[in-house]
Amino acid sequence: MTAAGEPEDAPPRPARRAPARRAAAPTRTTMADIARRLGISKAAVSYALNGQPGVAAATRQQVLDVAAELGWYPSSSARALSGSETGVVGLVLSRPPDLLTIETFFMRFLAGVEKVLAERGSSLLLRVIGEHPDAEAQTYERWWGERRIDGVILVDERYQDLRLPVIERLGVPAVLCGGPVRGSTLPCLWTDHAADAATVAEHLVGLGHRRIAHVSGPTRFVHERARRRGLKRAVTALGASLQVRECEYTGPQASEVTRELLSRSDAPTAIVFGSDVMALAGLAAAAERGVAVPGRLSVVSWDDSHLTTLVHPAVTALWRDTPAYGALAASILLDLVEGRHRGSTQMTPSTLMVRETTGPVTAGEPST
Amino acid sequence: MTAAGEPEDAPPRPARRAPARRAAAPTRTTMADIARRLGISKAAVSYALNGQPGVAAATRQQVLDVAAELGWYPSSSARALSGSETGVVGLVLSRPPDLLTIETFFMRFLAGVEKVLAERGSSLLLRVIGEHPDAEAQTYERWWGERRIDGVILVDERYQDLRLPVIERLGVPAVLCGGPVRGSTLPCLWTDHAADAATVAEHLVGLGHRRIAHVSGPTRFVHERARRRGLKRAVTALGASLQVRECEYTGPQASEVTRELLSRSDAPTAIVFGSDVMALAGLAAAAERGVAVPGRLSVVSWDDSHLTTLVHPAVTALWRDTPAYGALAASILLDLVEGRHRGSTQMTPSTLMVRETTGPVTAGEPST
DNA sequence: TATGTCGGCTTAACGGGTTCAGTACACTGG
DNA sequence: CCAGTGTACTGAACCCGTTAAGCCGACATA
Repeated sequence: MTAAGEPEDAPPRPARRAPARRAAAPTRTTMADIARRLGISKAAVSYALNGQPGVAAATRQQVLDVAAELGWYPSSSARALSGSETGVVGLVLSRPPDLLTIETFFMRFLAGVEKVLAERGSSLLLRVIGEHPDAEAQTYERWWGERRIDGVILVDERYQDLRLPVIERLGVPAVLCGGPVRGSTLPCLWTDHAADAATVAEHLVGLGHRRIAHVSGPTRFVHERARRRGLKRAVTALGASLQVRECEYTGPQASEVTRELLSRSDAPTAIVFGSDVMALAGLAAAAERGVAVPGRLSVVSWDDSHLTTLVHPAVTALWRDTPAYGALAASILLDLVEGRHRGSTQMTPSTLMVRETTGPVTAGEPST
Repeated sequence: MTAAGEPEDAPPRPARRAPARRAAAPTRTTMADIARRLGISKAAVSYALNGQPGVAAATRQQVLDVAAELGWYPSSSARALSGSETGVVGLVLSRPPDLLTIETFFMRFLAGVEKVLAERGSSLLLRVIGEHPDAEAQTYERWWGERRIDGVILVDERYQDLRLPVIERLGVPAVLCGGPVRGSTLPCLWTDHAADAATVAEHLVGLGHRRIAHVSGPTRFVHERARRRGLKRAVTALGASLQVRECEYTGPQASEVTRELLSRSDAPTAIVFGSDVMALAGLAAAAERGVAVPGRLSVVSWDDSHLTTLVHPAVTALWRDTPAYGALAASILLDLVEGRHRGSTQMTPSTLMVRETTGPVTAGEPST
């Protein structure tokens, strides 16, 4: 029977297939509940709850009270469905999984991102995948397609970055930690690696070092190339020489490279490592060979973390406020989502924390 | 300007502002587009896309083709709104932010969680907050209220855990990494800390150590108490003595405690640290005092990570497959969300990785 | 032939917010 | 007294899937 049978105006629906998923699902309160309770319309409730004009102050207060009393929360799905934002920001980390476990950079970065997101009522949707930039782009495409996110934070800028064209094609609000990139309008958050390099070079050359080495991370990352280039220039300008080695961000590789460097006839008297983990591995390699630090070898890490002060001797390192970096990235993104394009932003330069692994050359110059 | 209401009774979410047009929002394709294109109804499209019966194979194929062609993705909001799951799992880390930056445990755990979630098509909603268990519970309540998540993973079990009553009241599917807890029906993922303790005790006593110390993490964490108790029992049973110190999971604190222990007349000949970070700090403290490791002091870490092999000497540590731990937690939770309650599960025991920081007592017994 | 059973597809009603176009009423000013 | 301007609030459409229920034609069975 269709509408013919003159049913009561509001016949209580007879149990429609209980979803039964959720354990003890006590139907959660909706705006309609609040409206019914106060005898007003859903729309009025909506205006009241969102601070929109069009409701009397007294009514608004009643709505807020009842909402609090009933423990109402806005359904994020319903909100998102009506075209507003989702309140979620996406971040994909594509690095070899075991690397993330030793590198604390991202944890610090995330802490900063989180702080801002929490303050501004957003959340982070996180995915950790192996190093497959195309899979990363696909993840963004999917999240965006599913309307799960308002925007994304791009980390680990690469050359010929496959993610950028996808991001631009989709029109996803995004902030790039790196850059700026030619031909892209993405807001960038960039670092002056050359300035940092100069700081390191001045410190080491000032201590008397003339043969310096740089054990860098993989040059598929833009920042590694920028650092290498900057260091080369700065060291050379100061009249010293720089030899460069490249390796992955892992301990064993850094150790091996360090051993190789130390066994050369023109072994460097100072090594600048691309990360704290690499620096520690280098220190261990030096310790194994009985090379005194900083007596015969000075060590600098191009990234600071608690690690560097956890060991003895404590490692001289370039420090930057990584949580603040993440925080800034998040706030640039949220601004963009809200329609305020901030353009490119530069991070404040790093500070060299001089600790116990750098010092003047004391042992016999041409070490055997 | 916010709503002119009471500031105390904070509305559940920040008032939203201008609609904020999306960058270059090219209206994303919906099922209706597919339906229109093929001249069939939305419902038919839905059945086709979801593998439901009721559509001819040919039609289904056409639908799939067009969907692929138009780059259609289901709107997660619309899906969630119609009662199905959200495909999102929540995880709140409430630890002092700077701790997360040095402790890699969570990163490894997350990697495992992520792996399973990705395989099963879910995502992780992450929040990192300071150590406020009540705020953590509030976050869950809010996420659940907003229908953002299908379930949560609870880490860092505490005594008198404030989160459990909230979780049970809300009926949120959850898995507890710890436990089991009396009077709770939550599925647990527990570790036999006593067995691990016995492994460590046997190793150290077997090497001849009789005065052993344990520098543990804060006992507000259930696992720390379990470890301490287990170690006490095992060491005593083997005829040795154990002195215990408690401190936060930070390097400086662990260093200080180590210094204190080493300066006692009955200084231990072996120390078991609660984490790898603490062990490294302890090693640094020993190095500063010129205490040879393992000659005069053996060191064991109750948690293994790349850190322990990054330094020289490499640290003997209890290893467990932390990513697998996270993966298991995630899969138990997803099962629960899908209606399969797995009950309590026990992790496989840890393995003691004997490295360079443990050895027989060689130097003069009653160290000065 | 009348009836029953399917397969294949349509219609429409949700779900829980947002928002536009009104409506009802009060107050102001001419 | 009436137009004019607000303010407070209502109704209903809409966002985009899911799903119960209904309809129609084809084929099988009695």
